[in-house]
Amino acid sequence: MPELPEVETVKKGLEGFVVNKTIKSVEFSDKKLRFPYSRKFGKKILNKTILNIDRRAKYLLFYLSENYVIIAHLGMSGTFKIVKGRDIKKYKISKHDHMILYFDDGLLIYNDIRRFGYILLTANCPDKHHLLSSLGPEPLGNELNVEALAEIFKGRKRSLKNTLLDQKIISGLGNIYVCEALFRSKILPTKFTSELVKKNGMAKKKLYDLVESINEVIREAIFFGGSSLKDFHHADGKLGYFQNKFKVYGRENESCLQPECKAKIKRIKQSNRSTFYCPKCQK
DNA sequence: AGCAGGACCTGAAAGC
DNA sequence: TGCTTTCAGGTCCTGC
Repeated sequence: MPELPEVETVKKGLEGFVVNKTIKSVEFSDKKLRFPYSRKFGKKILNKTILNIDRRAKYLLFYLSENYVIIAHLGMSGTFKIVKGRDIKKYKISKHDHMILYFDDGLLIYNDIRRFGYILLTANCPDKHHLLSSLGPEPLGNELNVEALAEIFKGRKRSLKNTLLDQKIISGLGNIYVCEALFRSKILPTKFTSELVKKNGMAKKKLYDLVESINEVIREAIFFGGSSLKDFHHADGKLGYFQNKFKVYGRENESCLQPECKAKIKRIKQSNRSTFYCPKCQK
């Protein structure tokens, strides 16, 4: 499910509740997530205090006392739930709850229907963890450098859509925001990646437009609290609103929203995943 | 080396 | 109505 804006929204929803709380007990379901929990996970985090929550690309990082760090990835269907007050006692563990952290005055629950997500424990610098160390720069804060991208794009034959989904090149984007960014920058998703670079290795204008569109769409999506489709909701159960702003994603056969353009949005498959685009606006 | 496709899961919706 | 197929926000792994 969650791309950068959704994970950022989850982070914001959690930090007000869990920061400075001490983990008094931990409970796991018997089902495995994508990766098994690291050894003695439950024992090691007991009585540790959550000092801070951060996000790197689509990963959530919980910094604990004594230098432990929990790395969480939500996969396609992972969600965190907060339970507090009088709801604690009447909380019934539901089918896809996989980990429950107990605090003195609340619960933090990781629920994941498809179990593509995972929760790992590491120590000290999570950036050095192999899952995070190979991530490319992310939109917004971490400068997305056009010149550096041009260098990477040079000579790449695969489609631009697939390149943008590659977390090693740019991290944090997923299927929705790649489609939306390509629409905003008027670029065809099927273009060869190298077509955004001139022969001398310099970036073409389209590459500048693309980077601007990526930053813009991610910034707006964060502002609207991410996109709520199917199972995504905030930690407090509220919904994001950005799905109402989609220009192409999920709009197959509907009219292009660009004024004056009457073309129908097309859906194609690239590497087995749906790509939505306007055949008239995007070139 | 770079890339596409399969695999990993569950459940909702569409198709027949 | 009920069975089958397709689809979903991700990414690791395999093999070409």
